[in-house]
Amino acid sequence: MTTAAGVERELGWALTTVMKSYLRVAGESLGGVPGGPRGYLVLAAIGRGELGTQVALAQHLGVDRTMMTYLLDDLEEAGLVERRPDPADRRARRVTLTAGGLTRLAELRCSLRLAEESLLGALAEEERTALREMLYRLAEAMAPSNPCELARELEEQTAASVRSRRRRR
Amino acid sequence: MTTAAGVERELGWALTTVMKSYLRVAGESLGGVPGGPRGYLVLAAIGRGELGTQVALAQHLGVDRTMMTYLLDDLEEAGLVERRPDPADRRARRVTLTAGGLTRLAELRCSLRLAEESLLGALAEEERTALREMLYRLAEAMAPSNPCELARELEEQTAASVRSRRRRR
DNA sequence: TATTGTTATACTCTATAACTATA
DNA sequence: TATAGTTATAGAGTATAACAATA
Repeated sequence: MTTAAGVERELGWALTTVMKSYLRVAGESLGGVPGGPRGYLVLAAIGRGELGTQVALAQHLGVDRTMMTYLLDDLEEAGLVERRPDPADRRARRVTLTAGGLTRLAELRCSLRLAEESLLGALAEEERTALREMLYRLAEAMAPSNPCELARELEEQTAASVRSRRRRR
Repeated sequence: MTTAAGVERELGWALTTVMKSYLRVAGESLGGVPGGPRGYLVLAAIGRGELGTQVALAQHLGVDRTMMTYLLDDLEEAGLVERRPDPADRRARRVTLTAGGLTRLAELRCSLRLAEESLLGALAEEERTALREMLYRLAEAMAPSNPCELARELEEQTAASVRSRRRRR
């Protein structure tokens, strides 16, 4: 049995395909910014000024905090961000954009927006807006700041903690 | 400068976040099927009966043909697919579902659809439909069967071929 | 005892190269 | 000469473990 017009109807396939194209197109439009599309997201998050510490940034991107060390090493070496000690908590570091980082972020954002719109070219303009809005809403609902997701994260951490303890015996 | 309500407005972030959640949720709902969400897509593509050979399947999923060997090895070992020589081209193999594979595919599809709808729970029902339709359309436009993408693929292959020749000197 | 950040290590995933058989 | 499929190898990316400093 085949589908009506041979059209693919798998959400997983569509997401994977779009994601792949997005990473390629975004990567090209961002030039050599350290970390590629992910590096850009770090800059953008820092630019929004709400996620000051490295763990917060890591959680926002859904990656391990060790990744953030490497990413920020590269961004700092490129002169785009600065790490300064947090006066309120001497374990933590406040991550901020340099002047150059702010300029670069604006350029990258502009370039990326153009690339994105081109990528979404198969959709009408109002559809692009609707798609973006729905994806934002979905992602917000899935992000670790969401209570439901927080519960899951906690569960995973607990499980990991238990595994860790078992190994240590 | 921060955005109005602190709401994330990055398409890359939204896509990455949704993709991550999708892979987790789909992976769980698919149980231990070889290859996880990707293995399911292989079964589904074979089930549609249009992509008989391994290269065609690989291209459909946007992976290297060597990946398909590994994936099909696992699916075959699990008794879900069969590889038979292609009578028209003795280099190629026709990949088909076994009876068990067909049954399993139906079960997986059902389970996955439920998980997907739950994942899209933040959207209204008509929005889910609209989102799916737009993602399908986008992915179709980006898929390698699309003329524009074929040109790009060809370009990449040519470049790879040139690199390969240079190395051989 | 838990958390932030770092480093070193190990693992997973995927692509590349090289090969055989066929076109 | 090019392609389908396989195998072996190498690389990128990522997570895990362990550590120091601080809470």
